[in-house]
Amino acid sequence: MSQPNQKYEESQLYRIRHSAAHIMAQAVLEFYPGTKYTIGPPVENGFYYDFELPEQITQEDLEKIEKRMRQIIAGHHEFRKEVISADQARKVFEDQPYKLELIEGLEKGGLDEYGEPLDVKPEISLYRHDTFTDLCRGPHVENTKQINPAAVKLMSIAGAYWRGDEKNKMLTRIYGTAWEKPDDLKHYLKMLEEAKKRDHRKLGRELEIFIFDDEVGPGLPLWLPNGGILIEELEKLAKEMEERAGYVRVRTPNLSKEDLFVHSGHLPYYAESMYPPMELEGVKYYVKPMNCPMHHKIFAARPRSYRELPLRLAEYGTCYRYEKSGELFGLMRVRSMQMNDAHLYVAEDQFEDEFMGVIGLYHEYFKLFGIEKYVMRLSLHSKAGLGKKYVDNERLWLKTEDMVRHAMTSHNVPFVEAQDEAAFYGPKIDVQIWSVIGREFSLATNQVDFAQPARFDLKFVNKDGREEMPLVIHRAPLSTHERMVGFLIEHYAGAFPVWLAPEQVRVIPITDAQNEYAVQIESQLRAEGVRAGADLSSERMNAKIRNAQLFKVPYMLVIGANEAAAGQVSLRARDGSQQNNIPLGEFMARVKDRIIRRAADL
RNA sequence: GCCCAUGUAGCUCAGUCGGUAGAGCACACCCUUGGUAAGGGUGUGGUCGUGGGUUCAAUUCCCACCAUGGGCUCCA
Repeated sequence: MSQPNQKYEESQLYRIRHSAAHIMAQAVLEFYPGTKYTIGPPVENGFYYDFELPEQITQEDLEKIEKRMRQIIAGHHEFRKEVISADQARKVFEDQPYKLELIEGLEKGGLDEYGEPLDVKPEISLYRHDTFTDLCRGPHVENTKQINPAAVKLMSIAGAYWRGDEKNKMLTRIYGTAWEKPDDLKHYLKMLEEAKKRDHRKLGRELEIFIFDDEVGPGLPLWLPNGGILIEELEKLAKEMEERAGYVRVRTPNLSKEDLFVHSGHLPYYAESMYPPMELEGVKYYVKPMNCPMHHKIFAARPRSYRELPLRLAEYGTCYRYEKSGELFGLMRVRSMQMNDAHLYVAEDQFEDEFMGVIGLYHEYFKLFGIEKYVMRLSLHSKAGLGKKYVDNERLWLKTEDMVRHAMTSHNVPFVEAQDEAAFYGPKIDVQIWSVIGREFSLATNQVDFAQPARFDLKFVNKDGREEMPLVIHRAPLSTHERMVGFLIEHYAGAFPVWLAPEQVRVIPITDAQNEYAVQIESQLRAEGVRAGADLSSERMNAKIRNAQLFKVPYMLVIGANEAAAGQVSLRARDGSQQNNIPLGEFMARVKDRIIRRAADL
């Protein structure tokens, strides 16, 4: 959703939204004199503007701001651009410290309004309309009459750090949305409504997949039986795929002595997101935030030969990370997580094959799940972060980043690059996806690690009998169970394919007289490994169907006197399709086929 | 962690301008035995997020905390 789209920046819609942001800023300044204004760009579905306000505002205040915006729009004001010198700009914005800071950045050349480096030193320009003047490079509409006032709406108030840095002051951000036509706005609001219906937090409760409990703690999900089934099916899938790809499975404890994380180098980079240590008999123990150091220990357990490489150690390891309270988000961001983890120990000349093998695994999974909307992102280090966020070895950073870039390019896998997104030990390919409410997450990840092998003194004996250091690939194609299930709930809107569905078949007797037959069918299905249940409640058949439908059970077997007498079933699928009087064996074959093939169709 | 908002039954919500609360669904029981998305009745269920304060009296007002939601920051 926030995928780069060059056309958007050139579109009329972009101009409308950018201009709406200016108009909103004008209205806010009128209502709240003394407001310091900062920046207000268009974003994917609208725009925002960040202010430092002299007083707090609430959701209700948005109405009057919105009303005033419509008046301003109705004034048919022209947007006028003016190119000026830095000194002139400083004069215009003498009361506006944030603008002065921006002018500083522009003048030095180098920094745009987000503090991002620019290639060329930009000209300094103003855009004026009505009484409002902003430091701005445009573009805008020519006249406010090009904005349809009925297609503009203010959405929400939020906090945002100045320049996105949590050390800076928290500003007030107002989000709005704007469209070319009122119908587009209506459509967008409708989409938001629809998205809410497939929110995994809502469906997770309705479909009895998981809950959170205050006494257990935030970010610590409890998996209900239906969630347990989803997890086990995913795990089964992962094991099959990994076995085929030559992985071996290991198991490691949930906690270890502090020494391990000192050794791995995690503590200085990671301590903040780790649960605090527990101390026993003078020794500190941590619950593990990741599995890699333990896997490294397994690699180092005895001398290794090049003949063993690549060595692929896999584990669904449960990790605990103390994510900051505001970062928690349903299942997508939790504090206890089961990672689809593996570490591949490879010689340098095996790197590309292995790295791309993992990417291949991604593609296989995504095809199976029908996941099409994602972006692969090459996450790079930043020079400024060396020694702080990132291991201080620029040479190896550049080298490994190049290796990944080369591997991806030569295999024609599309990707984007992003600065300052790497792991502390190396660059990675992250697969970015979006939750239904539009929040971006990394689903899968495929990481290079040049730092930990050195710290753990990992080595293998090469062909020439000399010791060599392996590279490590950290990978999690199925993410964590938590995030993956959260994502899949939304992806399928809760209507899981048969192989994943917690309840695959529900038998619905029409009257009590068929209860016995229903139970008999249920147990036959179960005997064949099909997850079936019989609804023996005293509801009417219609209500039983409704309940099964609400639970998104793929198959309903409706049986009345006729079916019982003939030893047959009537099938109603989740999609409403119906097939009457079929032999149970025929239905059984169909279900088992879908399960074995992990088919998407019913 | 930061900004803002919210917190009433398992769920979705109403309500009390301070006198300890109500609906629908769910659940239990009874009646109903019905052909592809809700049959009817009765009933159970809440120290109104938690802890303080003000008050004769607090679910309601004030404060703190906790949790959740929308963002920011961060991330599998």
